[in-house]
Amino acid sequence: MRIRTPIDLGAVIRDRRTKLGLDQKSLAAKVGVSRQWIVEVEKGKPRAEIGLVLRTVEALGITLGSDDPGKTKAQKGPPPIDIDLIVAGAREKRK
Amino acid sequence: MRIRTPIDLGAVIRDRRTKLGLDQKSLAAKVGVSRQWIVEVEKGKPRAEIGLVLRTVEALGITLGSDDPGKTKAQKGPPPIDIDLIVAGAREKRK
DNA sequence: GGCAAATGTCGGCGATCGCTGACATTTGCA
DNA sequence: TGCAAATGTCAGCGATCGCCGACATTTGCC
Repeated sequence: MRIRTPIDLGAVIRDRRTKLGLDQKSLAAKVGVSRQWIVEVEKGKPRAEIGLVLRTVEALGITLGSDDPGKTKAQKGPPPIDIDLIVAGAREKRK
Repeated sequence: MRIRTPIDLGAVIRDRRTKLGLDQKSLAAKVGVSRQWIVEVEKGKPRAEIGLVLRTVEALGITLGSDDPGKTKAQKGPPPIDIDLIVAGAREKRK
């Protein structure tokens, strides 16, 4: 799945956790975080620490990959939408 | 590239930024963060906020994907290395 | 060599982190 | 239905966030 936002990430983590038959408590123990943290992240917390997130992803056996456009293949229409515009407003409502 | 740690992530971001001919200042402006933050993240800061990181990745046109093992293809040996062990020690030296 | 841009680093600030511990609420099974 | 596990939520705490502003250091070009 393509990950663009913390919400996407939370969904991926939750999906994988349930598919593995893990409850929040055991995942938290495995990763080394509190259960509350798992709850927040699965809800899409945007200010979670990247390090803990990556540990969680790793603990679930999820492979996270980055594809540079142009490295894998040369696309012709590179930027699909106006990033600057999105970002401009996004800054505030971090919620 | 496969991303496992904040260091990997920093490398991906820096590589892509330079390949695009952007300096830290303009990337920071594009994403809506301070230049110092870019510096830290490119060095692999483990406690950076996931939301800002995803915005940065997006601004650089990097596609971040998650591959569930079993979704793409059925592997036989699921977890390659001992995650618990790694995590155990990692917790402390977050640095 | 010498200048200017780009990059790295510092201290201090308000805001928010993730944690503990406890208490609702929801879910699943007997 | 009723109980227990799983999940969601709250308040309070020390630690750290990301930002600003200024100052080294490095890099690239004349």
